[in-house]
Amino acid sequence: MTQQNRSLTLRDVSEASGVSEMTVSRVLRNRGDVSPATREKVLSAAKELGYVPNKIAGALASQRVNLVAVIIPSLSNMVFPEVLSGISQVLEDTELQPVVGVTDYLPEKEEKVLYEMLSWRPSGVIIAGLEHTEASRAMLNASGIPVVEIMDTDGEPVDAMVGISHRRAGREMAAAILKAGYKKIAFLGTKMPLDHRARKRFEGFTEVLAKSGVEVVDREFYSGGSALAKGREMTQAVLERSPDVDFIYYSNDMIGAGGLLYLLEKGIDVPGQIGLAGFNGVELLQGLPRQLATMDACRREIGIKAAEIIAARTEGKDKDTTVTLAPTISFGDTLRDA
Amino acid sequence: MTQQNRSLTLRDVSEASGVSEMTVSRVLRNRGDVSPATREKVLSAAKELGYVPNKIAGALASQRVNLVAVIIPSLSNMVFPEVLSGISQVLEDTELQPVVGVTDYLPEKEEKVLYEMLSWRPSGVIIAGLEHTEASRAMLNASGIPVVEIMDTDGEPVDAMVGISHRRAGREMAAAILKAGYKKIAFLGTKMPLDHRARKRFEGFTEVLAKSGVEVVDREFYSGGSALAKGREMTQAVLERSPDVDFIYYSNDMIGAGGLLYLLEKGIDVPGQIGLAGFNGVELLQGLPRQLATMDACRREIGIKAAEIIAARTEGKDKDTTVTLAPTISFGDTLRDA
DNA sequence: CATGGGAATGTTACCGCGATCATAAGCGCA
DNA sequence: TGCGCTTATGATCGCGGTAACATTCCCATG
Repeated sequence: MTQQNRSLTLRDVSEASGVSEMTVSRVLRNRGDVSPATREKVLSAAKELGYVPNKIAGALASQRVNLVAVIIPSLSNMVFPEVLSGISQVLEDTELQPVVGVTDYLPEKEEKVLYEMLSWRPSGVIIAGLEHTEASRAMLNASGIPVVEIMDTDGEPVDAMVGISHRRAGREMAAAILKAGYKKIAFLGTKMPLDHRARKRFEGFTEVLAKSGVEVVDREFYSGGSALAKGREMTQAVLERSPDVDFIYYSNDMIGAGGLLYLLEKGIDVPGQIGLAGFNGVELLQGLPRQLATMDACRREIGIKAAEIIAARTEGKDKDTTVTLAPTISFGDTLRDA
Repeated sequence: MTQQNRSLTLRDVSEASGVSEMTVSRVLRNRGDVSPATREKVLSAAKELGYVPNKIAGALASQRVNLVAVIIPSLSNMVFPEVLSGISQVLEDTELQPVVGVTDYLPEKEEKVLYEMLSWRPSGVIIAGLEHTEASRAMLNASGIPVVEIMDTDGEPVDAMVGISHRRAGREMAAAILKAGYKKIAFLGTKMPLDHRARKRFEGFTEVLAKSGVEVVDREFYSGGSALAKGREMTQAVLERSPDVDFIYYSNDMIGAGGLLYLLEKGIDVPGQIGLAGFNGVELLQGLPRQLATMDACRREIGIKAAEIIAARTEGKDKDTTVTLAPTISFGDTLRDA
């Protein structure tokens, strides 16, 4: 309770309760046989002193660290917090604890963050994406701990992977759009050469269009700023440049929502004159005047599966090494369901 | 590079480079005098092996942990990620590293998370809010490390605090609304008895209204679900129940945005017939058809100041112990600027 | 009544690193 | 040539715990 400089150790509790440090350690960890009487003594002494065990020392001695490194590009769009929430939910039933590192979509920063996290010798790593620097890959390999790469399954994992195929997501959306009869299709996205998943969606998208002899008639990319506002601006720009566009595919729901709001204001018939689709299935969409067509990225599910793999592996059990989730398209009100 | 079971130690690098462990340690930490030749040898050996230092051991030996515990209620609204980003920005120029724990607005979980984090013996704690369980307070006190309580300054901090006065924020908004001539005011918020900051804003708000003999004519609370959709629903409900309402104060921007969209759809004159205001100043607002009146909560700034205090204290310098930021009201298009 | 065996507790030896002090090597200068 | 001083490197110890083994004590059993 009182302010102390030298932080408390097992020895303090041991002295206060009249038993050996080892016994205190056993009580505090609920391990081994301790008589109820001693347990009681120790617990009350520990509480009295306000003792908080030192995990640093514990981890070093036991060679076990109950941490799981979670490395993601960003916290500021809704997608990763949701993945995190899935992870936390699963890990809460275990001894494990997630620790988050953010890379800002920069490979070098990812490398740095990974290095930093591995130096704490975590029990596992969950990391977004399949694209990493060579050094990062080497570290992951050398770490000797379970590694789950998440979000994306278009590529070769270091160890395990859980996600959806973004290429396929792009293809399916393209197919749905074509099937609905749209022909003049524009694409609006982020100016992020390093967002491999957005890139793969775009690739899958154009691939299917190409097969039908359709080409994206216009495209525009943004970076920074309010995604909602950017969606609005970019949509306006595209319409001015290419007035005959009849469909806009947005690389995420937020800019899609911006575009939708803009078109509705302009009194444009959606999805009659122009159809729209986004990507992610964010909750926010539910509050819009009209439901934006989108594709659920299974974010929570990905977090859950990834955490389950880590948890199982940590307990020695083997668990499937690749989980491919199937995103489902939701037509909403902005894409004619042919 | 190759998969190893026993993880590498200083000794491995020491053997590979033919110098003592101590010298390797010095090289890897850039500490003390080491000849360029040795340094080179050691670095290449370390790289070759793919050695990653063990911070657990390092921390134990040096009694220094470069971690700052950041304890926040939630990641899923835009407010805390923004605070985090301020913190990261500042800490990036130091040796310190933030580690985040999430409490879900539950005091017991906060206590658990705090205990867990303190057991890693971090160099400082940044924790949201001034309300904590007695045990949490005791732990913070006993920890002997700098503690900054953030977001709120209406109360007594354990150590330092950085934030805004939510009570005052509520008062100022009330004053602005009254000044603009609105009389029939409704309040829409979250059903969160544990969100003390929302509560304080509401208290300040009603306090000022009361002084002018005005009472909140209707109120409604939600929990869970899409905030945007809830704002929409609640607004509709209130209007049906109290058709003569001329102003709605929302406890956050997201539900405010939902309300705004709803009213615009209904063709209601905003801010003529009904005025609106939210709270937080989230970026999202910029993409709305009309600018919602709001109040900036200085989130990024709070993160920055808090991190600066921790950084200064860690270096032994003393830094101000209380920083009260002044939120500024932004009238937008939904509150007549009297 | 001696004995084996389990329950409760203690002792010892690290875990991997860094602080500290000791030592060795190089060098200028009288 | 030898002295003292700096620079480079090594040896030792301990951080605060835990694993593994050792010890004590007690009781049921033949």
